[in-house]
Amino acid sequence: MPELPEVETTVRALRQPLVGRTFTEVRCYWPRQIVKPSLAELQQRLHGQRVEAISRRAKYLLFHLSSGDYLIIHLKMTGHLSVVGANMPADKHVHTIFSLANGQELRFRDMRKFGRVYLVAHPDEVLAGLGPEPLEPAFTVAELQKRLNGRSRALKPLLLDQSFVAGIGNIYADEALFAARLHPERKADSLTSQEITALHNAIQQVLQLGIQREGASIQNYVKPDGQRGDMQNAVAVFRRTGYPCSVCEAPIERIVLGGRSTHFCPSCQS
DNA sequence: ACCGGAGCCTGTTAGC
DNA sequence: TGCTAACAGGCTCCGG
Repeated sequence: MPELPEVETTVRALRQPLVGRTFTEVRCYWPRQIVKPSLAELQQRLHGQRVEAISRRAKYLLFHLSSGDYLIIHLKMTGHLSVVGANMPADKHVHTIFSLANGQELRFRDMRKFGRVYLVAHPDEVLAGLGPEPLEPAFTVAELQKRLNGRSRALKPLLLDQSFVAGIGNIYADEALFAARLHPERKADSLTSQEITALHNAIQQVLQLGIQREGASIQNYVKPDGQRGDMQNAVAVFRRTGYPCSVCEAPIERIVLGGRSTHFCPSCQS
């Protein structure tokens, strides 16, 4: 389940093999993976375009093209991007293959088929409505406070809301709330200013740790080269139901909140 | 504003 | 042992 750190790790790994390369053909075996434009138009517009840069916004990858267009990809649950020689065999979960002029291919593999591809002239066509980037300077304590103010929702579903803050998924939401010592069911507008500062710090801290450790390989995620990340060895609560809390040794609990499994320490978090 | 549920998917796991 | 059912969670959409 790639979240911000996993997508950031993917972006960083793809720059070396892709920036400066030129797309040629596109083959797609699961056309619903392409949201817009049509597959035929995407093939035509992408052909001959050089990758000028690769960046990330929330959980989206943005390939900046020489035409000014953007190829945008969301990995959703099980999406995986790799760059390999065209002669390497591809398994049945590789749904879209972007050929490069140097004989290599960018391959989009996605077991669950939730991942999506866009080719647009303006990123806002896809990214409008996203909340702030949690690691950007604009995401200050004051900004978080402003966004929490007047919200009656529980913290956990709010952190997963991409319009509230962008890039956090189930793993880092649970980890951030543990690091901030806040119960996932706490109402957003009930936080003291100290708790807001703690939450702000915790969000940045767990995301930065996730990036440092190159993502959490808990279910399906691996880096573009197939290697596992290391964040799964640093999680405090996620999928650790019943294990002792690293701080107080109380067993970690699991509840369902907003339809999502939620892990927390009943003793440390309030 | 907020919540719950359905839907999109398929490999893995739990349970009979 | 072998089958079925539930589960996993990225997101969107719909109804209440």
